[in-house]
Amino acid sequence: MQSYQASVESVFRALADPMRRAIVKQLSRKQASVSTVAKPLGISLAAVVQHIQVLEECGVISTHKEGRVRMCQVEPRALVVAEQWLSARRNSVSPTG
Amino acid sequence: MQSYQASVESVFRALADPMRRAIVKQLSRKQASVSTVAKPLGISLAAVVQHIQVLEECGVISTHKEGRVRMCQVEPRALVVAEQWLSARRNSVSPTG
DNA sequence: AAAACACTTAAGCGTAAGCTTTACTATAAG
DNA sequence: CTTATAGTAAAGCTTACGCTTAAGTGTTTT
Repeated sequence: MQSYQASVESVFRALADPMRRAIVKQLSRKQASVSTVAKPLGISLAAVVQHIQVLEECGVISTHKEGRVRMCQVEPRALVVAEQWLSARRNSVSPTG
Repeated sequence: MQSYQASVESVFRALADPMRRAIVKQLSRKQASVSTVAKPLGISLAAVVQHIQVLEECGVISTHKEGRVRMCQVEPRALVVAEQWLSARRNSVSPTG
């Protein structure tokens, strides 16, 4: 039940992968189990588990077990870390570059 | 003078690398030449050129030549693409996950 | 013209990332 | 108790990535 660190480094790294972005996209609509997340992705369950680990370690999602099922949900606060980095860069660009 | 495409895929991919984020950070403060960008990074000039190519192809920076010098600057619009993706995910997370 | 400068390009190298298969654990259902 | 379900863990494979070195191009400076 510990929370993981959402560093700029780890969050951008995690979201660089299209599968992981697809996972985040799905989970942002509705929390879901690992198997449910896996279905539309077309890769092995083991691969999905690995992606979910990456996303959890950087704090982009959190999970908890209900019996033998692991439920996953997006943690918006980790996304803010990346958003803030981006807006900071964007806002410090002067009109002349 | 063509503009490159800033897809979610290419922008997140580009920003996943710490060197490239450092480059964007520096350029967001002030436009600079390739050599100037290279100085604080501690890697070869050739490596920096490769990073700059990646950043330019995804539209995060633009460049133009002034004589033998290539000047680089951040393109805020490409950053917005990533910001919008993030805020879209964040905003569709319901209170219950 | 010669030298220095600012890249640019190509080749190659080592590591890391994403995936698969296989085997295993824990929970739930029959 | 047996079987099915849901996930976990480990090993190995392939490819992509970031980096270096070396050689080459175009532009200033001397």
